[in-house]
Amino acid sequence: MPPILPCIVGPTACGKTRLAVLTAQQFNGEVVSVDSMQIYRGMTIGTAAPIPQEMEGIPHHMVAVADPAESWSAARFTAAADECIQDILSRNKLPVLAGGTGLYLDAIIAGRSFAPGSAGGAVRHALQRQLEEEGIGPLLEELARVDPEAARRLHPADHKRILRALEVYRETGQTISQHDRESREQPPRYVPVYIGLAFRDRADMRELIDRRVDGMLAAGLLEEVRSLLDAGTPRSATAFQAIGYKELLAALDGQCALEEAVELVKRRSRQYAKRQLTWLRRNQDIRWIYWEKKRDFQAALQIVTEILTAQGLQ
RNA sequence: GCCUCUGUAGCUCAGUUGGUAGAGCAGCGGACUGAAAAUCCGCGUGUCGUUGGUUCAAUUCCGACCGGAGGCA
Repeated sequence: MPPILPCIVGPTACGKTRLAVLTAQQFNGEVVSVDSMQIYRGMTIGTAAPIPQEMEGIPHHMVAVADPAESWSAARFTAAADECIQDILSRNKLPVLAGGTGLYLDAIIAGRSFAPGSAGGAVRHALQRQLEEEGIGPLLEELARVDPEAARRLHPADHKRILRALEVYRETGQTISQHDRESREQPPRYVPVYIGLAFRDRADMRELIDRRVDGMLAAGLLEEVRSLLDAGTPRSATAFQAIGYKELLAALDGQCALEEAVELVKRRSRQYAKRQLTWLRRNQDIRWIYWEKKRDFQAALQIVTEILTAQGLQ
């Protein structure tokens, strides 16, 4: 029987970090962050990464472990995160997963493998050049020939995924459709117990997000962006795709006023939260805890405790 | 006070040579297997400022009124 793993999920700003700490305290656990941006060092404020004071002595993993200049991937993340989980389990402690990056979390739980290839790779580079020079037409035709299933599934405008599908084929000789099918047949590595956090009323979530962005600015987000630049982080780095960073970078570059950039950060954060909810909605196994106006963590912890105890954890 | 411009979707604006209207953004929904805080897709009924008039028919033409901007005094 695979190990049971509590997974605290939900859109941004809903209190995953806090509830994860409380849960870990209650169940002799350690927190594993599942967040594509909190892994980069020097991005504490903008990614709302937990700080030592918030950790309350609970060890946290997969936070600030990467150089912002190097771009990580889903595959690299899940491999590293799984190592952390194995390590925690080997010490007879409970890994408490908490995070907003749905793909990563699902991949960890399912033991999913990703096909080879990478953003900086030669094959991807060649495909990108071909796209620029010839347009998507010939690439779509090639995909229809080698992997008709993927060609049918992907929207012609979804260039990123079309390129990725061709990359997998050119790199391995196997189609991404075939790879995905085999990957899906893998037995799950863990038994997840999903706890979802969300606001009952979307307007309340929006308000909290807005206030949190204001708080980030007050806490020095702009300086954080500047020091990333000073450290030589390339503007093309994945780290600079993070919400809050790319917009302030544009403001620093003089492309827009700071106030406009801040408004944009708020809007993008809200849209991001909505996308997270869409991802989570299809997961029928999530036990949702809905906040009414205020976030009552003690009440939430009580619910989590009941759920996990019923699963045999202590 | 007079003159000119202006009032159309939550916002910015198109448009209808008279047959009740459409883009972008926002919003909502969806997808997602090595960039995922990324990327992509779908969804547009709104007293066309109000009120009279002309007309078979007015958001469109005419008048008055109300709101906004500018100019002249």
